[in-house]
Amino acid sequence: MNEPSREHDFLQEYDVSKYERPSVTADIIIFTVDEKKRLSLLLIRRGGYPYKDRWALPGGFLNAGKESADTAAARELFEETGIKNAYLKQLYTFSRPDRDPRTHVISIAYTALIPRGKLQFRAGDDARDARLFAIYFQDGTLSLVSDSLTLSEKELAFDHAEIIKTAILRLRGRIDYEPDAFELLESKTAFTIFELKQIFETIKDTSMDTANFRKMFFRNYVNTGIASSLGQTRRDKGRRAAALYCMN
Amino acid sequence: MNEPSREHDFLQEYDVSKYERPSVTADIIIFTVDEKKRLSLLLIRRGGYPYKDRWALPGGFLNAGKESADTAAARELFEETGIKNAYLKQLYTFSRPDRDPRTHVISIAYTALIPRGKLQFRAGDDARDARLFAIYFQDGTLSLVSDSLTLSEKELAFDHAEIIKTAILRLRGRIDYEPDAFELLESKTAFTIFELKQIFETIKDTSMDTANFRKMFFRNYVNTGIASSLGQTRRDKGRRAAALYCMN
DNA sequence: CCAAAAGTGTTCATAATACACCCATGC
DNA sequence: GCATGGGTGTATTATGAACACTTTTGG
Repeated sequence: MNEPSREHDFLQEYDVSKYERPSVTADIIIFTVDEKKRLSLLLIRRGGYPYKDRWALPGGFLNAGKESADTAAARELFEETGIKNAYLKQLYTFSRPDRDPRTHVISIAYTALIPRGKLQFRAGDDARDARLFAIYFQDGTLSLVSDSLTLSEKELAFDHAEIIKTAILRLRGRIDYEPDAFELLESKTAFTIFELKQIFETIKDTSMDTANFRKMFFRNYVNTGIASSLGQTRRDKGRRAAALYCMN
Repeated sequence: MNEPSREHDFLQEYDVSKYERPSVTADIIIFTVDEKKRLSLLLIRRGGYPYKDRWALPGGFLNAGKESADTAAARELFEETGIKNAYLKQLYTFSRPDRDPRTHVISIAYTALIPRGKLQFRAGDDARDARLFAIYFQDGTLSLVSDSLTLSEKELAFDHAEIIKTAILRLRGRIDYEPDAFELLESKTAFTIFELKQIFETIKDTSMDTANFRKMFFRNYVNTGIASSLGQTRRDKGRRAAALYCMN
């Protein structure tokens, strides 16, 4: 076996610095279920070019050499919402060289699931406008609604419409066999079966049968130890007291 | 609404060039089922530092500003194996800042599924040694075997053991509801049910019941139009002729 | 009473799983 | 004969979906 030459080593090293490097951002799709039980996400109005005044996903440049994309995403989520230790999963990496007009910017996208009650953000602020948009996604077409403001796919900055659609499809695909739905409960330690059912219905955008949902809940979650009964009930106005459950 | 100042725009632009940029590679887990029906993958022995002489995943630096990670992965796959238009899916992005001792190198990992008969590579070459390693993955521990050479996780370059384990788990998770298994057939246009069953058994590392596998095959693939009967049979030595099917 | 949620029961079709058994071919 | 693959049938149980019905509570 030949001992590789010093020159060979040098070339190997040289390659690393020779190549142009792309910029890398971590962008986050922050999903929640709003007051009207609609699947929603947080968007930020851009203050600068490119796509000035357009709505975009929260995110920012990775601190190269100092943090992983996971850390960058967690940092951005904290800066945007004040939330630490959230449910944050890598979604997909988007890397078309023309997706940002400035330079090649690769986006490592993350999905965060945050209950509405824990989600606070700078809204109506002059410098940085942040808003929750309800998601309408049918027949492959996305539109986003916040009060009187409706956005079509084309109005979003960069390729963020594509990223959001990817995130919705992944969320829908995961909901039946991953414990994602629990992350959107206002309280993981005291919830009713109906509250969990509402989250499933919101994400899948269908209505589900009560009896069948209960059976599924006991089979998939209680019997497997993912959730368990608190042995307590909660009384709400206008209806029968409901049994409470908690995640383990 | 205030018109953002020029200074603000400048700062926005400035940020892009101010940040250190990481290097980005596309690395590929090339899976195949070898002659002995073992799940295998292709590794390259590194010729230069770091991890000189260690075994690593094929891959290379992204041509920033000119290609997407998908394109870079396809290019690397072609350079390594001569294969174009292969089944290539993005797996996950690995970005720990210390995963490469030189500098921050982010790896966008891809999985390729190639039938053994179509997989050729430079083997035994002095400058660049490439080999197929059979995968043994049990109880969360990975080991790779090529003839008399056995590699433990720690002997692999970079964090490639972690990447490989992620790829195996994803492949196993996808096999039942994605048409991945078909990609590993020697011929997608003329295969027997038994050949497909062997690929399932290889990936899931279990043995499956013949009758039940047939029922699943007709339900999930033939009845849904994913595969269909060729109306022909193939005679092999020592056994009854088998009906042939093809993918659509 | 009514609306809305909480909760129980039954039925039917389809799945997954286990297993017993026969067919065809070459050594 | 026997090993290997090719192929059929049957029984059991689990799951998914549809639906009918009762209970509790506030307005």
